[in-house]
Amino acid sequence: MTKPNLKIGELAKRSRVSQDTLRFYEKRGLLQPSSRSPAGYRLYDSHDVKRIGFIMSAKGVGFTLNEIRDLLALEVTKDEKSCEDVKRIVDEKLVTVEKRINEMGRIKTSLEALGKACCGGDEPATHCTILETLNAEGDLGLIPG
Amino acid sequence: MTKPNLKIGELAKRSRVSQDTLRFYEKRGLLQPSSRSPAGYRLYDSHDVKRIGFIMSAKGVGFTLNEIRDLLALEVTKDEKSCEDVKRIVDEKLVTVEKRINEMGRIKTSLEALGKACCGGDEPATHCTILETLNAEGDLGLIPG
DNA sequence: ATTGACTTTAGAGTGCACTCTAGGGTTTAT
DNA sequence: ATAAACCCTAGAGTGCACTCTAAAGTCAAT
Repeated sequence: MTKPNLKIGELAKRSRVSQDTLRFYEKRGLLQPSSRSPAGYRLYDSHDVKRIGFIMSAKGVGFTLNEIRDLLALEVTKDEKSCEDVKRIVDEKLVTVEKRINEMGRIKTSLEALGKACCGGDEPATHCTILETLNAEGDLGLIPG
Repeated sequence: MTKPNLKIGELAKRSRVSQDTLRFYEKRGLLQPSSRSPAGYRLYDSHDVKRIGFIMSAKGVGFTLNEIRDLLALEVTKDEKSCEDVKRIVDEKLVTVEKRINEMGRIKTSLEALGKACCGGDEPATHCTILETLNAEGDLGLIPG
């Protein structure tokens, strides 16, 4: 976007991502440096910095690199019917994100219950298992029988 | 807990986990069959079934097998000072779970914003990128520069 | 008795996401 | 001019979580 003045080491420091990882993301199609120096050094700009921010954030919530690449690829086409594609993929991702949020909420509740059951009371806990508190929450999609 | 009457194939069907995976979890210390038949067949009981339920659930929210093994190991010791250990580990996990929930909430908001910005208006979107909507949300822990 | 569906083991192979190594070129400071 | 600090590539190695293969034993039914 602005001046492509960051060499890979500088970008690595700013984004807290190793140089190896940056080159690896490039191979996987997630992050192309905006240009190269005469000597062949990768040169990055502020747009690239943002891109890494997105990658880290998406990785943090469980998207794979392939998924992230697809998500990022949504930006290139403009004005056409690409918006429908974007919307479809976004909606799909929304569903998985919502599912994960719900599941994590359940785990969170269970962990809290376990913490309380464990040491909250005056008496020592005789049944201090995460299995019991967690499975008390409904049964996780197992086939009964 | 009850009768150990499930062979590995039956357990695999009930829990929707492959036999290979069950044996793999056994190797990693996550799931020991409660007994073996005279011929050496693994025999599982209802307790083992619950254990798999926990494993799947924990995996689903991003715990590694090692973490899950540690979580499950918390159940064996009872009545001692083990409750303190349990509480400590549980609290640690709670922090990571809460972090993930927050991060996912941010991603969710961004995805929703992207969906709306894309196709909601009458005019075709000229800037239909997830980067723009996501990065509008505060800057992801990057070192400025 | 033999077929077929089950089970066992050890070990190899897969896909993901890095991480490291080797061998070389470039840039900057002294 | 040369050393230190940076960059390049290709390719090997790592850890995780499976997944598959091969060779063999077991069990139920015909």
